[in-house]
Amino acid sequence: MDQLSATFAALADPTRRAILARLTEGPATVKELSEPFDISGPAISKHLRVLEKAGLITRGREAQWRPCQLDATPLKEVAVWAENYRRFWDASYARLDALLTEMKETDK
Amino acid sequence: MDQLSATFAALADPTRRAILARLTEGPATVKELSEPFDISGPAISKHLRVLEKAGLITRGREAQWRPCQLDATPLKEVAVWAENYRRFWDASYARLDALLTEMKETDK
DNA sequence: AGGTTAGATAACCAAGTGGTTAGGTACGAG
DNA sequence: CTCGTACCTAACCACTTGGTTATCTAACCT
Repeated sequence: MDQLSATFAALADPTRRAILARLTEGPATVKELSEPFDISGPAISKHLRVLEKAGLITRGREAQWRPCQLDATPLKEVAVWAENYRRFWDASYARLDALLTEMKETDK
Repeated sequence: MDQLSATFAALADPTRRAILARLTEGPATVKELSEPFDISGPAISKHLRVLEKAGLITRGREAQWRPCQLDATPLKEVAVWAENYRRFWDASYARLDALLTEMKETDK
């Protein structure tokens, strides 16, 4: 699986997106991350492994804790990818796009 | 499944992203869309249904053809979502963010 | 009417996902 | 040393996914 696919797949789960949102407030332990959810520890562990494989989090070791930290680098790729479609949802960008195309035509 | 999750799930497959890329050049029939890929017609049909349920394409009817058209609206949501994490990958944005936080502090 | 083409549906299969419970490891505290 | 806490792995389950082949409908063209 390529990087971008792994990132999108990781983001497709609301629990994982909520974990990322929580991590924007700073590092957290697995226990802290699992608190808002009504699911078992192993389930959280699996989500964290998916996020780690996608490069969205990094994990350290401090005694018996495994603190998780956000790594937003793959999200930049997501933003860049989505931006390529901006002209298809943004009307003003579409007009600019048409203008540039027209200018290129008259150049020839 | 919520809208954003459906969109991310749809984008997690490279074949589906390639289909979207093709549709940026204009509408296409199912046959045309399937040409670049080495998979069966029904497989493409399934991909198109996923894209349709995610609201990323719309489909018309013209005689025996079912032309597909891009609808990038859900991609705007993706871009907006990702932008919320910009400060975690963009160093200059992070500095601006820190500055604003500092100003807010001194305000109190 | 008969044949061809575009496309969808159905049934199936292997692999993956999101969850569980049970049990194991590593560390700190008493 | 023993106990509790934090976390992981393993095994299992139901469901989904991405693919297949076979079969069907709908429209066009002789």
